[in-house]
Amino acid sequence: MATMHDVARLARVSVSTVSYVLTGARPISQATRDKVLAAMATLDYQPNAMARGLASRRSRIVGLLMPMDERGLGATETAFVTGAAAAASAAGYHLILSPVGDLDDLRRLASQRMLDGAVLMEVQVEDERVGALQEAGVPLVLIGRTGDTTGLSYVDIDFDQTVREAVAHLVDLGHRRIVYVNHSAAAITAGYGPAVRTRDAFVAAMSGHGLEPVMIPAEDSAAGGRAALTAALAQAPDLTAVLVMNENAIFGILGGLTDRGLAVPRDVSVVSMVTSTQVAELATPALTAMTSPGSALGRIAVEALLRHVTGTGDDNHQQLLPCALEVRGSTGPAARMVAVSAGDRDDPTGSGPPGS
Amino acid sequence: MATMHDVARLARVSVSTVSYVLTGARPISQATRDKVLAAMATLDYQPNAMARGLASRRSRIVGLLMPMDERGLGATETAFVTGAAAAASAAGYHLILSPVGDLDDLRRLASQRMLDGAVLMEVQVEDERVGALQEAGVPLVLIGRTGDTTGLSYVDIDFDQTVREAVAHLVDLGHRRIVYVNHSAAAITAGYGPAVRTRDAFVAAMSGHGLEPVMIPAEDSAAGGRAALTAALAQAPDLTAVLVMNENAIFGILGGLTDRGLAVPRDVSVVSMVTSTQVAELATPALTAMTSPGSALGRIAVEALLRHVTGTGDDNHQQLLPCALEVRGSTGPAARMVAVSAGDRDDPTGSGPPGS
DNA sequence: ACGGTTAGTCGAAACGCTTCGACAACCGCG
DNA sequence: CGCGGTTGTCGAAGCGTTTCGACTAACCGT
Repeated sequence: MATMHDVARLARVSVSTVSYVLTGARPISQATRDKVLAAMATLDYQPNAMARGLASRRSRIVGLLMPMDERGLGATETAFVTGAAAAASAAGYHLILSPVGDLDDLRRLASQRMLDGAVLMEVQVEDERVGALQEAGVPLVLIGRTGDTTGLSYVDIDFDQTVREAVAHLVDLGHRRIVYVNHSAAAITAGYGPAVRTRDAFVAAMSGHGLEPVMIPAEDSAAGGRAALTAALAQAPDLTAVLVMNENAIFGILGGLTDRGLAVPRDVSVVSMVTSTQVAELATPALTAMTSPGSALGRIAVEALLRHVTGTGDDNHQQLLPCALEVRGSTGPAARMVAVSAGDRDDPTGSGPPGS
Repeated sequence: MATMHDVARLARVSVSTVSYVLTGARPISQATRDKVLAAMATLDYQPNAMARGLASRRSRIVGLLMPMDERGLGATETAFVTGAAAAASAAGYHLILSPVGDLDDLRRLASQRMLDGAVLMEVQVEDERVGALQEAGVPLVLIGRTGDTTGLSYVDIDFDQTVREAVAHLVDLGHRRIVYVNHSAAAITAGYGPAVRTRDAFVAAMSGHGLEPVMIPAEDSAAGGRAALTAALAQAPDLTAVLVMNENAIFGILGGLTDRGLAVPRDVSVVSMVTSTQVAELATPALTAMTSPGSALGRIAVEALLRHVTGTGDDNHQQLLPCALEVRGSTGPAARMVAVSAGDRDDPTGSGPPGS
């Protein structure tokens, strides 16, 4: 546990000089710098994070605030985390993942000056955490968006573009009767961003193709997926494709299809939205999916945050990233419908290649 | 940003008195305490974590070191985390989840005195992180076990007990030909604890019932599961039950069974080991599973760690927790075999209730 | 040769807390 | 009544950095 003092003595310079070598806050001659670095090396010196934090009023810690419910982190969320961690580490910052459920806990973290800034995951449309942190004067970047984003920095998935691509993929395959299985009705009325935005995007995309948009909400569980499938078949018996925005429900949907003797993708094509490769390949057949740019999202969020913190650059970073279409085994040409609406392949457009 | 000084002045006491009120390190009269608390309240005082850490040489931060691979955190691992976070928060500590992949990064965290202690997840049999942290003098508790656990504190799943219960459940249902699908061969030869321990436990449990243990390794993917099923059927065509220790492979196995026209649980029963409720219910039918005591594991680990850190109590906490059997739809009486070995139900024992 | 920069270094004062030694006031006990 | 022992409080000395002002020595253009 060598201190700066020890280094200074060994290098025969003053403590402040050692500090300047470390921080680069003032110019230091090459000769001195070398002496100091050598001393550090021989003493195996590591700066004390607490002392540094106290003196500089900067903890060099940024928090990634994730509500951890019992459901666990999907591979998607994990990708946020790894991306964020890599970006922080590269900048010499520590990333602490705080599973704050408790708002007070969060407030404590913030006002104890332990966090230089924070990235918020799973942002709700009305998110009290945003206010709490702003009040505490903690720089903030969101992954996701609140309802009113004025003055806020965020990175989010470009749901509009993503849904458009997914629909285009199905339409290209000849599907006309496409059902969208969303999150729960409760989530939608609560204004949960991804649910609302994809709904709107779906309606827009389908309308753009001259098709009728059918949306079914589903609870986040296999059972919810089964129920949704039943509802979907009731509402659109002639459906040939399902677009699913619900990683849990999708397994129920697949199970339900099998039970009904409907094969994927022969009878029904399935596309999963905002899904990780890992999950997509769990299913049989592997799911055609829109893969979320998870780690990029995390990285970009932290980079933007650090720019806030250090005062470098824009205080207002707002960016959307699309998911990439990855075609696997769960989508194929529309078949069931051929008998019903043979010869109506009249829309060969709309299959723009994935942006980036 | 009121400081202790401000509080002291407002309460007309000395700074040290305020500190004692906060830490309880020395007795303070009720009258004084009240004055101080009142002052804190009116000033909305929050102690500065850095200053406190510097002066006391204790950061009040413990790390939960989790290797975050691209696979993401299962619900099981997430339960560790939430359990640990709750325990830490209850003790007034912060839990920082560090996705350290990098050993150097870990070493840095440790020697910068930023961590009072650490809980290691996903411990390998030979885990260099253990040595690195011990060297840095950071108190340590493992979730999982290294090969040599002398002098180490750990909490782990009681694989022996868990496998015994799972096997007993199947045997009770009349199954005689049970195949165990483990992690990959590579994981086993690498000595990955859960893989090795469950293998041994399985052999012991089957032998105890006078049955032949058949084990098949499987890659951690749906495809790996399919391959394993093929191998299993080749090696034991008359199998009536599969015990699976591989959350990813199990979906492949289920798919493979369906493809072969084998129904679960009519033809083949399936038990998933060390699985979370969430995942178990994703499958159709929902999986009978040994549910891991995830959040308890996390909680106990942190509690033990904090005892190390504060010097209270045993420096050497070693504890095993069993998984609980949760019967769902994927297991049923042995049927296929009835024709082959009718009337050999000779072992009605071994179905002890979960030890909890 | 001269004031004015600038590069390089130092000493000392923070930063906001904990903790130690000291001390006064009070306790019960012989 | 005097004694050791608590109890409650205070002041001051750190904890290991950063950062500011000051100082020296070289360097600039003139």
